[in-house]
Amino acid sequence: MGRPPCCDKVGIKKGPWTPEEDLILASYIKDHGPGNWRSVPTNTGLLRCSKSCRLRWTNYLRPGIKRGNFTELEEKMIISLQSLLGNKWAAIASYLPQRTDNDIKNYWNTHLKKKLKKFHSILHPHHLGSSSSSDSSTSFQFFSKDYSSSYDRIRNLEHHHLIHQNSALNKFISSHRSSVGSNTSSTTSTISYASSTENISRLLEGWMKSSPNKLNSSTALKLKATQTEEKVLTNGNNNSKNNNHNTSNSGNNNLDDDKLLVKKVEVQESCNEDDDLISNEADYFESLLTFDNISNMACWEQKSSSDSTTIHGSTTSASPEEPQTTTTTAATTPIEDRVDSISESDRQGLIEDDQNQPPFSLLEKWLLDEATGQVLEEDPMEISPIF
DNA sequence: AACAGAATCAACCGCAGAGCA
DNA sequence: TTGCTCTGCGGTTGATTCTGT
Repeated sequence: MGRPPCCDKVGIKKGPWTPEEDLILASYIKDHGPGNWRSVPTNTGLLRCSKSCRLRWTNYLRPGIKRGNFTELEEKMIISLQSLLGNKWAAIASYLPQRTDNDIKNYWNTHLKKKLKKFHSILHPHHLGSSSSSDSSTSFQFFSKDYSSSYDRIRNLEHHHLIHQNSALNKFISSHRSSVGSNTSSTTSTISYASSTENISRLLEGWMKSSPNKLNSSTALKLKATQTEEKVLTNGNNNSKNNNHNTSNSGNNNLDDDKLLVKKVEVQESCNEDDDLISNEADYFESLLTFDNISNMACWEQKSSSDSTTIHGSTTSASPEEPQTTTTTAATTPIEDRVDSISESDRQGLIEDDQNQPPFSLLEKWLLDEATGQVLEEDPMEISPIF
């Protein structure tokens, strides 16, 4: 026998929510705040289970939710964060405050996986036969494989990379959460009821603005799930404070980054001939995403495969779980140990070694771009006043 | 216009973990 | 320490909408 359903009451309604139900739920939460979902159906008279109420609030009625029309920046973020965190949709959603985990998950499954898969098929046409037998995770495996390959490199160079990432990401988060005043009236492609839920959501925004505590309890639940990831980032920042030689060498790090970027351009140029075959198709994707670095990876992959060399002696699995595993490994290792374990000479060696590595991954590039303010300037996200 | 297949996305299900007595 | 309750998360489903023929 299986586990009894959470909503074993007779008469529990399922299926789409009606505007009336939304109003009841929204007005109740307006008065009582989100939480204590178990009591919501009882107190409201809604013939819905507590989970359904919570889901409806979290994904649709909660003020500040932006629906549809994912921007290029958001796509980049989702792809990058998915590579870094795996299918931790709640964690990913915490970096996109206007998006729900469900929305991101759906967007990934319906759009981004296909895009990556198509892009993979363009970059690796010889893999089409083998990939045909695999499932929809192929695209991710391709991406995660490349990412995992570069991840060891990131770990070894994180005394300047991770710190850079942390500061950039934290800056991004803080800048967006402190953003005030932008209207969240996003244009929704979905008419009919979607717009009515948006209206309900907007109705609640005024209340939410005047009830920061209630809002915080709502968002805190969301952010709580990502404390682990953020702690990793925070540790990196703390580490940068605790290791003066790292932060004080920021100039050197910049030089290192410059070297790497120069190398990246060199590799890219060296691959231009090979890129000709795919450039037209790649242009299409570049209109959606900045995939030049992935293309570079492909070039590097060809290059490295001919050399039959292994990155830092590491072989990485292409399983979807792998990025999480490697991430966890890096995250659970005390960052002091990791940084201190890199001597100055080793670091120089790593930097030299890095010049034989593939160029920056998408995430690295994004973070570097963001660090220079390019991303925010080119596509500032609309953030609800509540954040 | 009608149909079929594909795409989308809201909602459900079941598991895991936190919190509490 | 244990067992229970509640909440959150991620995978999946299925109804609806879209697109091509």
